[in-house]
Amino acid sequence: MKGETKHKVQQMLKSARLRRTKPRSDILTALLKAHQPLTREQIAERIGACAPNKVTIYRALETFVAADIVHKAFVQNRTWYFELSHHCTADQCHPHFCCRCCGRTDCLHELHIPMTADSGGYIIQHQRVQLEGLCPKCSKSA
Amino acid sequence: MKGETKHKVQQMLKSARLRRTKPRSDILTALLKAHQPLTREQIAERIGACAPNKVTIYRALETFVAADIVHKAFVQNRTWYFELSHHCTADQCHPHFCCRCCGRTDCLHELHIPMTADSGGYIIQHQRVQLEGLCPKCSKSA
DNA sequence: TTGTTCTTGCAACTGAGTTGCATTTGATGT
DNA sequence: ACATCAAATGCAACTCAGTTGCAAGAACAA
Repeated sequence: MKGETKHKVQQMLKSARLRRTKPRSDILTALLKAHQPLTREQIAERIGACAPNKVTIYRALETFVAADIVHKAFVQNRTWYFELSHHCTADQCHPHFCCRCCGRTDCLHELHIPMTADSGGYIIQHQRVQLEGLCPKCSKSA
Repeated sequence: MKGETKHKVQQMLKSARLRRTKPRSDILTALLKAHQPLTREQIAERIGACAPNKVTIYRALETFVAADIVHKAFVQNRTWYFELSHHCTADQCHPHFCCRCCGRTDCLHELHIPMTADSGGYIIQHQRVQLEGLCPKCSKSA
């Protein structure tokens, strides 16, 4: 299992033609294990003591976004949340729901929002959908 | 026309039950005339010499967002863009397109993206759709 | 007009993200 | 295995959009 994750991560880097370095592997591993979008700080926390410098994390993430293996999912409190794009297809990218009451943000994987079609000469490469409102817990207690 | 805008703005504040102050009126007027999302700085520029303090603008915008007469449209270069919500209905909120080549962001008013239905107990109050790719100009010259 | 409450302005602050540069490291060819 | 070079990393200092606390001013109701 651990070896499987490692192999998966190495494969991601290889197919994106990016150098396989420890910081990059660690960052991708953290994102892979998380199953939810993470901030740069959360990534560092999950890697632990030998986490890369924050500049390194930002630059690695930037590289990953350019290579389209990571997406900038959403902004909350002025900070970006990153996630692996391996769950997104050309057809769909799952939306994120932010609760206006408790502030939690959830991935709504089960909610299918079709990719918007090309319109008037625009070539759409990525679609980001953010939903705001009340989560099940808060809507009940309201 | 000028009087019409002024009246419209006063009406917006009144129906939102907010105090009618000069800074608030000026900010709403700037947004109303703009027909596109603006940053706090752009709002100040458009108001000109007697623009309110930046803290005042931020706080007014925050109040407007809470009253749902203004939307936070999207983030670009770490700064929020605000727009009047009077073009958005319960059915639809127009998406914004950001060109990965030239950086321009356009409102795609003509593109109808239906509001996502309530799903699994989530109460959706606002839907923000951001599209990324190539604008007509950049896709031609590529 | 008066009193209360909300709003504004100023100054100082916060912190996510960036930049420049010296050092290290992965990939490639020999 | 080793040399080479471009690319990646770490550190320190920086940027700047947005925030906070507080005193002074303005809108609204009585």
